[in-house]
Amino acid sequence: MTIRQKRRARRVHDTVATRAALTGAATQLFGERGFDGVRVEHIARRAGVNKAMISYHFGGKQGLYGAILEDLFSGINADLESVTASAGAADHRLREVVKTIAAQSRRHPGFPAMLIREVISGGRHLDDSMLPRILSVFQVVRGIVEAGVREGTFRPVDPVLTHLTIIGSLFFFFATAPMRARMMRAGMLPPDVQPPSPEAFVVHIQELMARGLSADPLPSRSRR
Amino acid sequence: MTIRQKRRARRVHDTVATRAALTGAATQLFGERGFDGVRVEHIARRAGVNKAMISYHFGGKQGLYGAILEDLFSGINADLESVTASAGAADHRLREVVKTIAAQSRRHPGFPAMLIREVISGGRHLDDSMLPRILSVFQVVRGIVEAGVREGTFRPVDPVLTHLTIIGSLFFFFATAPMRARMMRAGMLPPDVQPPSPEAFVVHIQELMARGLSADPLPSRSRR
DNA sequence: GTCTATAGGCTGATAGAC
DNA sequence: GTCTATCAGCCTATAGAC
Repeated sequence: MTIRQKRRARRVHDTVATRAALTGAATQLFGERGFDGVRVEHIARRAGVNKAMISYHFGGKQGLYGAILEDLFSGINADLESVTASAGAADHRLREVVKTIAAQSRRHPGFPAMLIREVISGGRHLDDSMLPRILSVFQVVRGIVEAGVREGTFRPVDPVLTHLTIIGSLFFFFATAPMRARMMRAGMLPPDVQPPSPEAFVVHIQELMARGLSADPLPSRSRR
Repeated sequence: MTIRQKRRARRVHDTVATRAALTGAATQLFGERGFDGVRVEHIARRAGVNKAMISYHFGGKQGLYGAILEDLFSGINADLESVTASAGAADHRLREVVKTIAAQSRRHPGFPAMLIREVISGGRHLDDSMLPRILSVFQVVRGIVEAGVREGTFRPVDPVLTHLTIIGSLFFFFATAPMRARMMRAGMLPPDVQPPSPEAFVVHIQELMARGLSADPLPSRSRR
């Protein structure tokens, strides 16, 4: 992981390793503290490289930030392509989307937090050219939801609302892991609550969506 | 709103108005840009008061930030109390929770974004004394979910996962309104997608939860 | 490609007048 | 309570040596 990259970067002059160390360290820090909350010196120290390398390799702090965002969006879109290509039932493909996003989130610590921050700020650090790449994630969900509705397996739900629910809860879950860890550490949690595992949350969202979007009518008892 | 408070603060020396103008402006800005992304001069200008008032009334930028967080948590907890006190069915009370959180989010622009940022950062600006107030929101959801499971109206879901899903999707929705506005402005959205209304999203979450948590078994067709 | 030293630009806070 | 003027501190970027 970071340690290994760090060592490699120190011993030989390896552009790839230096860049990877910087993006890895920066993703975490930007996620935890936001763009303005992070000092370039802090990123460099955690990456085990010199501060000046950020300007050299990425053209500055802002350049590093943008490069990370671009990599992350490329990655998630690439992973989602296989889901789009598959021809299973809508129900099953939606589960795959959830799994894919969760996997990407776990692979890159800080990814969900960075994304949430960026979107919340209205995309302040994003130029219009990046917008289509964000939208394409939605388009994947949209295609699946509309297919499900057309097939009659999903009730007629709004694809936008469905997409926001999935992305929002998934990203929020992964981004708030540090907060839950702190609560645990502070002994604030009631003794009988389980610290949730990523796997359990993924299954939870998958089940919630499969059941919540199902076209099968809800028994009248539960309606108000 | 802000304009009125601004005028009042200018004409007479009104502590309450000045403080309210500052907290209102700061909530929005902190939500949009995060603590470190906001300049005190910016807050003061938007509030229509002098920069020095922040130190005078709140003891500095950090003090203002903390005061806002405290107000917000107090507000949401106060509103949730009536839900806790009510004795309806779990299904119905969960709908009320969703409605209450949404109402609080709309009443205070910037509230969801600020909260998300704070939680994502592991509560960096929060001292341990604030933790119980965050937890108590969870306790409300937990009580309802456990009651529903006990009564047999909910399937045996994890209260923690359920809570994270509700809060995450709700806050994410409200906090990302600026981003959707930008997409709209940039003409990026496909012509047939509807910009979602807060009311519609609230109903969507309520339905999703009612159906997704229902104890009634899902027809075997939809299982994988 | 990497590192050290430094310049230049901002920012949050406040003293003191009103 | 409010405002103006000011200052000390910190941060990013980079020139130039290696």
